[in-house]
Amino acid sequence: MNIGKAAEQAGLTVKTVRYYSDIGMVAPYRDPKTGYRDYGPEDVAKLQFIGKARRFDFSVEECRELLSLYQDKNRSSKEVKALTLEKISEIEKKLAELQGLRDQLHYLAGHCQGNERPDCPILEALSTNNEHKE
Amino acid sequence: MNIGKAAEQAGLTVKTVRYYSDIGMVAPYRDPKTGYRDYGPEDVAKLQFIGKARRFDFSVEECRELLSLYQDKNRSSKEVKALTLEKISEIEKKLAELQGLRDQLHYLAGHCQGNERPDCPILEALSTNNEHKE
DNA sequence: TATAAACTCTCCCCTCACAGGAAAGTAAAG
DNA sequence: CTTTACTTTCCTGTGAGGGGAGAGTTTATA
Repeated sequence: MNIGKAAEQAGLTVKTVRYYSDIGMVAPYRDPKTGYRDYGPEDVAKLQFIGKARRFDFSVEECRELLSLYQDKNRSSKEVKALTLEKISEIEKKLAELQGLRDQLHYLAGHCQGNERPDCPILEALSTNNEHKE
Repeated sequence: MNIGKAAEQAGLTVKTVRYYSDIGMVAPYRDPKTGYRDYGPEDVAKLQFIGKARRFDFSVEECRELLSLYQDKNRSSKEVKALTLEKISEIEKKLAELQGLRDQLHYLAGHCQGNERPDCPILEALSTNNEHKE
């Protein structure tokens, strides 16, 4: 099937699918006459796999790794789990950072009148230089 | 003061400070002979302000906006608060997404033996196509 | 004073994961 | 046969700088 249909079945854009082809992650058969890509069901399955892993916040390179693990019949589940746990801890780190940011901003917003007067504790907090101690 | 010292005082890299100069956000005096940038205390204060706002996850463009509000003596705190509240809701959206991802990955990892055998529920979950309904 | 080290300048390419669009070729529909 | 819809490659752009080359400048040392 052509790239458009393959992309649709995988829930990806044509651009994205072509990109995966360019970087050699899912390289379909090419018609030697026209250069058209021809995706088989296995290719589409790979695209779906990647799409899902991307939605799980795995990078394209990590997807490549997961894909090769997936295709390796002699793989162990250990590596996959390790990669997943690593990804979880990455996400939790990001979560903690964002929560900290939110709390600080929340605090500042709570102390800001939000009126027509120019005094604003948010800007004050941003402008006080109590950070470069060292 | 030269760019190196200014960057150090603001807790930024020289590259970053030069970038802010390039995009016209903090444009210091330039020595016409050498082209060297010369940062005054006010410039450094702006750099610190921006650095802090960046750490609060504001984009460079938002920093530019905050900075102009900060420099506007006739500003009202309303705009600043609005920008902050918007940023908070952005962050909370991101938080919810990440929490969902973490929970799903956590669930999958919890059901994966992580041994030498090839069966792995994580890969199974990634490969089942129960998603493109529609 | 000469030289070496440290700093600064501009310029160009690289990142990540594509998106947008141009120009040209191909396929399907009317 | 023509129009429309699809596909191809190629080029540029994104955000926020990082890395490094080559050249000029300033400061420190011998």
